[in-house]
Amino acid sequence: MSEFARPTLDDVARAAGVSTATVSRCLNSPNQVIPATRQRVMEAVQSLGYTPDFGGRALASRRTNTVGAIIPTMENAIFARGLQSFQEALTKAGKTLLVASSGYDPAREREQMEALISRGADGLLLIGSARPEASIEYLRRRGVPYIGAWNLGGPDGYFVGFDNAAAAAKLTEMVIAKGHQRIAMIGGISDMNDRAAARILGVRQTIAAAGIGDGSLRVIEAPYAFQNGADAFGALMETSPRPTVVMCGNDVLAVGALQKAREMGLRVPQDVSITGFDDIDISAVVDPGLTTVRVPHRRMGEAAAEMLLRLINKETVERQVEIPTAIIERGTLGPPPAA
Amino acid sequence: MSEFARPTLDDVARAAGVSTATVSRCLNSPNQVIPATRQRVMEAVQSLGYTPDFGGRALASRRTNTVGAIIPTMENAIFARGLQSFQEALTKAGKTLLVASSGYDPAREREQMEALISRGADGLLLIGSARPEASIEYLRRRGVPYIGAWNLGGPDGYFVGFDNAAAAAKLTEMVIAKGHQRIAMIGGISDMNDRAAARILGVRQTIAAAGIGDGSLRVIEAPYAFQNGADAFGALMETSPRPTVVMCGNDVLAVGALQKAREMGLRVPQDVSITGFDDIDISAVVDPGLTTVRVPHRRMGEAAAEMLLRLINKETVERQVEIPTAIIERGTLGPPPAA
DNA sequence: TTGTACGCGTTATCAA
DNA sequence: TTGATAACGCGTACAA
Repeated sequence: MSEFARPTLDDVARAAGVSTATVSRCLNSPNQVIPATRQRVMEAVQSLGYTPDFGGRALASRRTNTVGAIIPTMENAIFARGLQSFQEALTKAGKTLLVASSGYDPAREREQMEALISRGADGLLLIGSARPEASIEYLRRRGVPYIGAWNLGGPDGYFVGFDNAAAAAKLTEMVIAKGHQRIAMIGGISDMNDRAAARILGVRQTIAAAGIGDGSLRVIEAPYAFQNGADAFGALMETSPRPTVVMCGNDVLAVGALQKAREMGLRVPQDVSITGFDDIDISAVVDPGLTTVRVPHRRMGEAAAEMLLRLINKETVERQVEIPTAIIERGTLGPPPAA
Repeated sequence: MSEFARPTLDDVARAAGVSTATVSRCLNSPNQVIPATRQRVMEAVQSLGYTPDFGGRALASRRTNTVGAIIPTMENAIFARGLQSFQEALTKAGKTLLVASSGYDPAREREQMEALISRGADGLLLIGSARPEASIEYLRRRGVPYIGAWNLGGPDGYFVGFDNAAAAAKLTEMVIAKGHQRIAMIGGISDMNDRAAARILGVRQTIAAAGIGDGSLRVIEAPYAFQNGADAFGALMETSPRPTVVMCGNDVLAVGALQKAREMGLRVPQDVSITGFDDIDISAVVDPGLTTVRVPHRRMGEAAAEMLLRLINKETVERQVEIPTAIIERGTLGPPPAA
C-alpha cells in the first residue's frame, strides 16, 4: 500500500538478506543456489511482487527472447488465425510475441520494424514480400533475422507460405473445365499486396493460356469487405456480355458477391457462379456453400515459428517452405447457364 | 555488409565527431542543438542505420511509452476490431501497443501481465473483470494503471464497456413481447468469462421476472464456434416441449444454430426463432439476417484508449464509461408458431 | 555456495 | 551550445 515504486533486484536482496547476484541466480539458474537460500529469496520476491525489469535484463544479457510480427491489419481473420498458432509455438519455445499492425502502409510498416527492433526483437515475421528495398536493406544491415509469410517470395529472403498464383490457376482450370467462357474477377488491391496480385495473376495467366474469350480478364480491385464485394459484383453484372462466373480474390469479397446476387434475384450457381479464396469459417455457412481454396493458416503459423526460431538460432533453414492448398468444392461453382 | 553489430549511440557520436550527449539530444530535443551539428549527427544516424536501444532508453529515462493489452484470443473478430481502434488512438498519442493473448486462462493472463510489465508497460488493457484476486493485487501493488474493457465491473477498478446483462434483458423483453413462452439459450462458457455470464444472467432474470414458463431457462454453454452452435441447437430441438426461440450469447453460435436449423428443415423464423449478440459482419449476410445486439467495438476501443491514457497521465477519470448498445432487428426473430 | 564489481546503452545533471 | 560523467537495473566473470 505504501510502496508505489517498482521493487528492484536490490530491494529483494536486502529483504532476503543476500546479495543481488544470488537473487539473480535464483531467477535464472535456480539449481546453483542452495534450497534454503532459494526459498528465502523466493518469499521475498513474492511478498514484494517483484518482476525483473526487462530493460535492465536485456541490457545486461544482450538478448530479449522476443520476436515481433507486423501484419497489415488485425481485422482479417486469416492473419489472426495464423498468428495465434505462431504465438503458441513461440510460447512453447519460451519466446514472447509482440504484434504490430501496419494498415497496409509500407511507411508505417517501417516504423513498426524500428519499434520492434529497438525493443530488442530477436527476429521478425512479415507478411508477404512486397516492400520498399530500403526496408529490406535496413533489416539486412541490422542483421535481424526475418521471414516473409503468407506467400512465397523472390530469390532471396526466407519464406513460408502458399503459392497463391498456382492455387488461383488451379481453381481457374476447374472453372474452365466446367465450361465457362466469360470469366470476371474481383480482387484485393494488388499494389503492395503480393498475395492479392498473385491471385489475380494466376487467374489471368490461365485464361490467357487457354485462350478463353479474347484472353483478357476483367478485374475490379477493392479492399476486403463484404460491401465492396457486393458493389463490385453489381458492377460486373452490368457489363455486357455478362460474365458467367465471378472469381473472387478472397472469401469476404465472395460472400459479399453472393449476397448481392441473391438481392438481384440471381440464382447461384444456376444463373452465375462465384468462387472464393481462403476458406474462412463463414464460407461453409452461407447458402449455397462457397467453392473456394483452403489455406491452412494454423499450419503456416507453426511452420513460420519453426523457421524463424531456427534462423534466430543460426541453424540451417530451407529458403522456402510451401504450405499446400486445396480446392474445396461446395455449391457456388457450377456449369455456365445454357443460354 | 561488414558491420553486423547493432550500432550504438557511441558509434554515432564517433562518426559525427560529437559526444553521446549531443546525439541523444538530437534525437530527443532537436531544438537544443545547433542545426549544423544536428545535420552532421543525423547523417551519421542514417548511414549507420541507428535505432535507439529500447532497453537502455527505458532504463535511463524510466518510461517506455508502451501500453499492453491482454485479450482472450486473437481469433475473435470482436476483440480484433476493438483493438484495432484502440491501437490507432494510442499511436496518435505516441504510444506503442503490445498485444498478448491468454487463451481464456487466468494463469496465462497473469504470466502475460508480468511479461508486459517487465517490458515497462505504462498501463494495461484487460478484458472484463473476472480474474483471480491475486492478479488484481499484483497490479495494485505495482501501481500499474489498468482498465477492464468489453463489459462493466464491480465497485472498484476502471471500466469501459457494455452492460451485457441489460442488453440481453432488453432483447429478451422483445422476444417475450413477440409472444414466446418457451425460451432456450446457447451461451458462451460463463466460468471466468463475465461477458458470457452477464448475457445469460440478463436473459434468465428477465424470464423469471416475467414468469414465463416455469420461470427457469434451459442453457447450454459452449465455446464460441459455428459447430458448437449447431450442435447445441440440435440438442435443444430434441427436448420436449421444443423451445420456440433459441437465444444465443454470440453471433457465431447463432449462425451455427441457423445453419443447423436449415439442415433440419426448420424454417426461421416461422418454425423457430433465433437471436444473436455482437452484430459481427456475417450477421447481415446470412439469410435471413440475424436479429442481434449491436456492440460498437470501434467506439469502445477509442474510449478505452482515452481512459487508459488519462489514467497514465494521472488525470481525473470516470470509473465507468458505458458504451450504448442497440438491438438490430433483421429476420430471425418472429412470433412463435401457432401450434 | 555466495558476494563483489564491472559493463550493457541510454538519459540527465552539471560544468565548461 | 556542447561535453563529462553519474545513474538506471540487471547478469556474470571472478574472487572468496
